[in-house]
Amino acid sequence: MARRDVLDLAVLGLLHDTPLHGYELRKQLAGVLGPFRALSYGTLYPCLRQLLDRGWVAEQAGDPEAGRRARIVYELSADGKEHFDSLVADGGPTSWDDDSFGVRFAFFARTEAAVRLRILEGRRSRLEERLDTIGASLARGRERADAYTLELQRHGLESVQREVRWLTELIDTERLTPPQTTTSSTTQTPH
Amino acid sequence: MARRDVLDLAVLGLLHDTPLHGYELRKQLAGVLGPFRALSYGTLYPCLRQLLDRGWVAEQAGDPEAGRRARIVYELSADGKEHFDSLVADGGPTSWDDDSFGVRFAFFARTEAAVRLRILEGRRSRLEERLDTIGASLARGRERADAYTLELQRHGLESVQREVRWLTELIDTERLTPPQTTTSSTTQTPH
DNA sequence: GGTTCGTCATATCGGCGCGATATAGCGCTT
DNA sequence: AAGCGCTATATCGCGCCGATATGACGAACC
Repeated sequence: MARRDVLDLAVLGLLHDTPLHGYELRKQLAGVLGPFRALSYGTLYPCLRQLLDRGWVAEQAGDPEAGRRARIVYELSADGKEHFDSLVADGGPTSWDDDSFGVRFAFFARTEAAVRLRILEGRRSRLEERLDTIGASLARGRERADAYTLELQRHGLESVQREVRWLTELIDTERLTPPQTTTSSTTQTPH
Repeated sequence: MARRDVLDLAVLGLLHDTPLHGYELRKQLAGVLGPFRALSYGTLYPCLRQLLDRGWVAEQAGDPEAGRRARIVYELSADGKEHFDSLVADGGPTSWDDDSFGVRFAFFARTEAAVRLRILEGRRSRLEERLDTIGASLARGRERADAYTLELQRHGLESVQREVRWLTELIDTERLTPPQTTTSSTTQTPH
């Protein structure tokens, strides 16, 4: 999944709750993308324009709200909702270091149970592949590498193992939980 | 630290051991950068040319080795060694998601003890700052966010905590280990 | 012995992500 | 009344990176 698609995913996901303007979006995006990458206006504004061009968001007719600088507020369109769903469900060949898992996970509350499970399992198998790679590398390099390199690899291996265990717990929970419809919820717009 | 500098760091670090050509470098770089990012020839070859232009590496007069495609073998220059040292020691304002720590760590065996310690401690304080951020975010959003978002943040928090603990162990070990000279290498200006 | 395939090896190009920067109104402090 | 920091949108150039081209070689296959 391309880097840009991850951004689209996050923006459309946030606009699900409530219409937002660019500046506010950036702040909220920090919470969603924060753990994975930074984001600058040089990326966000062109992104918003493209979303607009493709009809995934619409410019909201603004109350100018006196005493404020003009803001451009974007709201999600029906097409946008659809596109969001397809991005979430996209099981394309993502690599182990793909940001997209975290973002998809952040919007799990809006995702169908079956898709949630597929995403979690897909992520786990990718990490398991990576586990093999690191393990092989450790076995190969045991003699050649210095202590620091080995320690780094050992620590990396352990991190991935731990994440696999975390995913397994989540998967088990998902399987046990009775298939409940997606929570209508949508955290109330705090006006 | 800019993304490009990290690549310079890795390349110069690898060339410390032995001269290498581009194709081989890419394979070895996968081991060093592998855990942090991918690398394509579209990045590597321009990088090598720039290293050459700046005099940090030199083109090795090749034994053409009959029956083989011409290879361009690069070797580290004295200036290159110097530049490597300065890159390793660079304590510039790096952010918590900076790749450069991992790469610096991978070359710890060639790094002075004092610099090693500074790097480990710098990394730890950056992660501790991040810890505060996530903690604050968790405290703030406890009511607003859905279960999945909370779980993601909780897991992120735990990962960072675990890494801080790992760093602390390493720091303690470094402190206890008698100050041993770096394995020759790095022709430091004598007293 | 010719065809095909995987590996070795270098190289370029276009798209676009991103850091830096510009602009500017507003409110708060000094 | 000046300065500073926050809100808010926007652009531009540098350079990263995925895709792609090129071609020589060894080995396998029939």
